Formats: sequence, structure tokens, C-alpha cells
Amino acid sequence: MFSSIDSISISSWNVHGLGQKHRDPDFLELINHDINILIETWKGVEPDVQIPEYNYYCKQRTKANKAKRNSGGIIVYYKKKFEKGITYLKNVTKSQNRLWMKLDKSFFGLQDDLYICGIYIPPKNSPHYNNEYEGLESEISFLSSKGNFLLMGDFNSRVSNYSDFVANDENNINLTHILPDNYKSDFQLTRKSQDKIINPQGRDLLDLCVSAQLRILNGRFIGDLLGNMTFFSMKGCSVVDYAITSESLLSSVNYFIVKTPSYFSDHNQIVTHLKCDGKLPNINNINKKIDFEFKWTNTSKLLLENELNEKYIYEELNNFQQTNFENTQDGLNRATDLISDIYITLSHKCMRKRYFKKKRKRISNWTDSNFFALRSTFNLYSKKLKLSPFDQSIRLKYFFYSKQLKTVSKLKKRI
DNA sequence: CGCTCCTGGCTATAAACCAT
DNA sequence: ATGGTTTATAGCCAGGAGCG
Repeated sequence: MFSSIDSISISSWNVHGLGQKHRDPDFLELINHDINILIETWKGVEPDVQIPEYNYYCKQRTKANKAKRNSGGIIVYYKKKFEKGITYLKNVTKSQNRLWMKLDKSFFGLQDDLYICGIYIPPKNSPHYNNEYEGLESEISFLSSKGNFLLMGDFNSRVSNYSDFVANDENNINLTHILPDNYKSDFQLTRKSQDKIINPQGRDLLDLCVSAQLRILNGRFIGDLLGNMTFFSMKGCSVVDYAITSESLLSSVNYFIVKTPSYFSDHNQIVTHLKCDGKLPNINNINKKIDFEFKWTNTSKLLLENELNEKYIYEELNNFQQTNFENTQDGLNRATDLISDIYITLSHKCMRKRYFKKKRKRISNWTDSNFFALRSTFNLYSKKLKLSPFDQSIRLKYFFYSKQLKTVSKLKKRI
């Protein structure tokens, strides 16, 4: 039996030092996506960063001479069940700031192979800056004939709401001769941004988008129609974390979300949801999580009678009877899966679902109750700050509670 | 454990630069 | 001159290591 994959979620997050965050259940809950790209892990070689249910690729920056800690560093966590569909492309780049991988088109049911790059572009005045965009562009052109792209990460490039494509108007007609022949100039989707500033790296990014036919997802999709800020500090805020895809992949984007600020990092996590149509062998069906039960109601009888008049149900039962299942454990599993699928489909239509109540953790001590109270206050200001990034009084309160939360969180872990 | 030092990373702002 | 834009600098903050 197979279970289908109809969408895949990919997150990227500058975590500002991973430390022991990957041991924190709250943090793990935030990186529960199919693929999670973590930037600025500050981890060295052979880091101890295994987490349950996930495999990972990692890359580290060579440590500076006198430095006490590592800087940079990329870790990509992907769900173990996707192991066979994802390849780490070790040789595409020599840069320590980029990590390429490939999603197999047949595994995920995509039009073309998808090349994903987890990326960190240092600020231009940083000693680690080394013509990042030139390198990136040549890697893209090397791969461009082979499939589509998704770049996600911290670009340190501010583009405001300037166009990442050449608008189709007479002002730009003189540019057409330098554009690729197949350039689609009628693409007019507007993009918003809360950030009104553009910097030189931002221009580089826009140039790259135009020349490689890539489009920025920020400020364009359900989940981030405003172009939310992705970085907050005491001093200010900016949009520097982006998800960027091939233009032809835009129609496959379900959502793009900039998460609310969290106390784990000064950057916000960003998440891309892509449509796909893959099939996954259902090896361990036992582990399927069921968090509800079906309940018979007084309308159920009528609904079931109606449903049994439908043609499809006989077709499916017929299909079940006609199928030859091998006389093995595997065959038996397939048979039970198929028949129970039919029952479940029917149950969905006729009965009411009752969800199991989640067990509430008992708040046991002072630290715990203090932590939860602080966290809800913090979450409130986090949402407020996302909506009004320039409001000084909200910002001050946000950072005040953020600091408190961090201290209490540390205390909590000691217990 | 808490304090201090160091480094990287980032913004804002002032200063320099440019074309008119 | 002037007004907008680009570049360089100052300053702030947080995390990690070392030390007592």
C-alpha cells in the first residue's frame, strides 16, 4: 500500500547559534517541516545534533584563527521517510555558505527535479564575503538545464519592493535585446515589502532574479501578502531572509509564510509549501498516528444508506475482490490496508469525528508556571511586532519579554 | 555559577559621492 | 549648489569560552 504526498514543506531559519536548541521541545516543534534548513548553526566538525525522525546534512565554516567559537554553518534536517528522494550535492559548490540538494522528480511527483539551496550570504563588509552572487550565479547556470530551483536562506540583501522581473512597458523596451529570448515579460504579479530600503546586495539579488528567471516568494503569497520583516534587533528590522523559486515553479507554491518572531533567534523562520504528487511505500502502517475516533450519530444510518447507493463504493469493493494479493506478510498488509481504506472513506462520510483531547501537562512548579505566563505575553508582543515593526514601544516590550523568557527557559532546563 | 572578554552580525547614521 | 544615493563607520547585542 502507498500513502500519497500531496505537498511538501520546506523551512529555512537563521538560528543565530544552534547551541542546545535542538534539545528543546518547543524548538523541535518549529522545525517539524519535511525539510528544515538551519543557517548560522555555529557548529564545528562532527556536531552532535541528531534529532528523532530526521536525517541531516551539515556544513561548517573553518574557524578563524583566534576565534573562540565557530561561525556560519548550515544544517539541513529532512524527514527520514524522504531519504530515497533527496540527494546531497556535495560537489556543486565549494562555498561554505551554500548547501545544495536535489529532490527527485519521480519520488515527489514533480514536473522536474528540484534543486534546493540552503544559503547564507554574509554582509558585504564581512571578512567572509567573497563575491557570493557570482558564485551562486555560476552554480545556477551549471544546473539550470537540469531542473527547477528553490533557494532559501539568509541573503542579507534588502530589495524593498523593487521588481525582480522586467515589467512589460515601453520604458524597458530598450532592454529587450539583452534579455533571454524566452523571457516572459507579461508576468506582472506585484510584490509587497514592509522594508523600504534597498542595499547593494539587494541589487545583486534582483539582477540574479532577472537573469536566471527566479522569483522572490516574500510578499507575494498567501501567508505573507504584506512582505513581513524577517529580522528584528533592538536597533531596527529588515527583510533579509527569502525563498526564491524558478518562475515556472510559482504555480506549485501553495503558501509562503514568515513566522512570528521567536526568542530562539533574531531572525524569523520562513516556510514554503509546495504542491507535489508523490507516493510513499507504507512500510510501517502501525505507526500511523490516529488522534480521533469515529462516532455514530443519529444521521449516520441515513448517510450510510445514501453512500451505499453510490457507484464508486462497489467499484472499490470489486477492485478489492479482483486483486490478487501475494500470500506473504507484505501481501496481507496490502490487503488489510486496502479494505480498511474503504471503511475509513465510508466512515468519514457518515460519522462524526471525535478528537482525543490532548493531555494537558500539569504545571508543577514556579519555574514552569512563570515560563508559560511569560511565553504567552511574549507571543502577544511577537504578533504585535510583526504587524507594527516600527513601533518603538512594542519593540522595547518585545525584547524585554524575550530576555526574561530566555533566562527563565534556562532555569527551567536545569531542573 | 556568574563575570568578562572576544567575535560575528547587523542596523542606523553620518559622511562622501554623484549627476544635474 | 542641491538633493538623492552609495559607502564607511560607530555602536549595539548575543553567544560561547575561559576563569575564578
